[in-house]
Amino acid sequence: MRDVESQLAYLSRGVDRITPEAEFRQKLERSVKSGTPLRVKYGIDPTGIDVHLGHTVPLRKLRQFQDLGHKAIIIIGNYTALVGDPSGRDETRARLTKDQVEANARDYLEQVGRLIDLDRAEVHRNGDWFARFSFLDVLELTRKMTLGQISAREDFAQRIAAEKPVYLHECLYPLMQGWDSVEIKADVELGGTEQLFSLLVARDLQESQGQPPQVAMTMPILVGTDGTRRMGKSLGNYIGVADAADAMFGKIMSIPDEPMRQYFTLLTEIPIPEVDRLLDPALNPRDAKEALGRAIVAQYHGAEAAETAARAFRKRAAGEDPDVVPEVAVSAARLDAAQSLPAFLLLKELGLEPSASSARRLIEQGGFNIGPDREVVTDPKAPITIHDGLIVRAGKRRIARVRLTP
RNA sequence: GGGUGGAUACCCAAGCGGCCAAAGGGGCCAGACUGUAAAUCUGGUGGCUAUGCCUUCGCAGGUUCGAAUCCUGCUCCACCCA
Repeated sequence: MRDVESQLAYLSRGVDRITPEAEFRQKLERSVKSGTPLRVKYGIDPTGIDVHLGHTVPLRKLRQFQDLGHKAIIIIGNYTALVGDPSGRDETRARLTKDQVEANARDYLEQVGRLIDLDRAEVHRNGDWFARFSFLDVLELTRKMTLGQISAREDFAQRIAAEKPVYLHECLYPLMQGWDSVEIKADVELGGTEQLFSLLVARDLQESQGQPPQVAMTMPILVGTDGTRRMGKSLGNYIGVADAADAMFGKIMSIPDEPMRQYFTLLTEIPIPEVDRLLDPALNPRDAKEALGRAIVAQYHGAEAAETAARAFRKRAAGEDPDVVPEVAVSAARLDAAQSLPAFLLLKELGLEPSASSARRLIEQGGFNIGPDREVVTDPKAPITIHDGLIVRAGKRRIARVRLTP
């Protein structure tokens, strides 16, 4: 096991704060001296299915702990998911069944397995202990916190000020999460900066149970592809770890220039001096973004796939067709006597546009061209003579090759 | 239990009898430009083989020549008071 200083240096990258910092050092010292790995906890609720790069920030940190020989402990919040979180506002979230939750959990683990060595990790479902909780146990738990403490929490305070609802069960979340730490005797818990409150609640609960309190290690919230709001599924600005290499690379290239440093720091191992060099204002930011894309895609799809994705992207940026153009079957019966089809119908037929109306719009705006010479047609009703192998482009990214069938 | 406010297109949000397929913003799409699917600028953004027709403003009825706008009932949501 590496010495304390070296571990501290390795683990501090991309960390917002460690609370309390002195205790963390002590824990590391004790761990090194006794040869006992730290128990490092990270929890997730299996309500959705897409693990995205935002989730990977703490997960990568967990992996780093693992690489240093510490124990990674993943908590699957299956019990909270089973109860159903109604804070989803407009749509009352369909109450998940046990089977769904379990399926989600397995799905989660499969995705998490891309980052964490699950063979060396402990995985717990918090239903294992919460399902046994009696109402009295719940009451006992709620005695540990006051309304004042809860409402002092910034996000709650904001919502109260904005006259937005705060549900009671939401108040229990930090307590439940904290109790997880008691059950697994956590030394360190990882989370985003917004988790700090919950991570600290665990300390009180642990102490009340005669355990040494855990240390909270928080990391910045990753911004999404829009460059402003946090990465999230509901905001539609996320990059999933299960995304195909091309899509992942493309999404990374679509982020604004500003958050690049954050992405480099939180999502890659590229040394900071090297990052500084890449982000030199004198250089083309595109090249930095490309390096970023390659580094991230390589983590999930391998270096070769990353290189291929980067090449394909460059090709597209240069206005060239991709190597592989998807073929779409068109029935010859759809054509008129002159073997042609009005342009807008062709687009719809090929599935490049969802409706005739939107196809007309695209064509009128000059986003439609065909054949090797990229002949632009701007009249939606213009008859297009169809032949097998005809290449049709809609905008800069959508393309199809006609496959005539009888 | 009582009171108040609200439900509008993917999201936020105007409109309060005809000029409303419905302002504005976001998102998204297209075009231009470009050192990038960044930034910036311009246009578009319900459907329909379409200069017109159909459907849409929580749901169901009603008033009216005409309703997103008025009336009645219902459903749902939030906040305040208890």
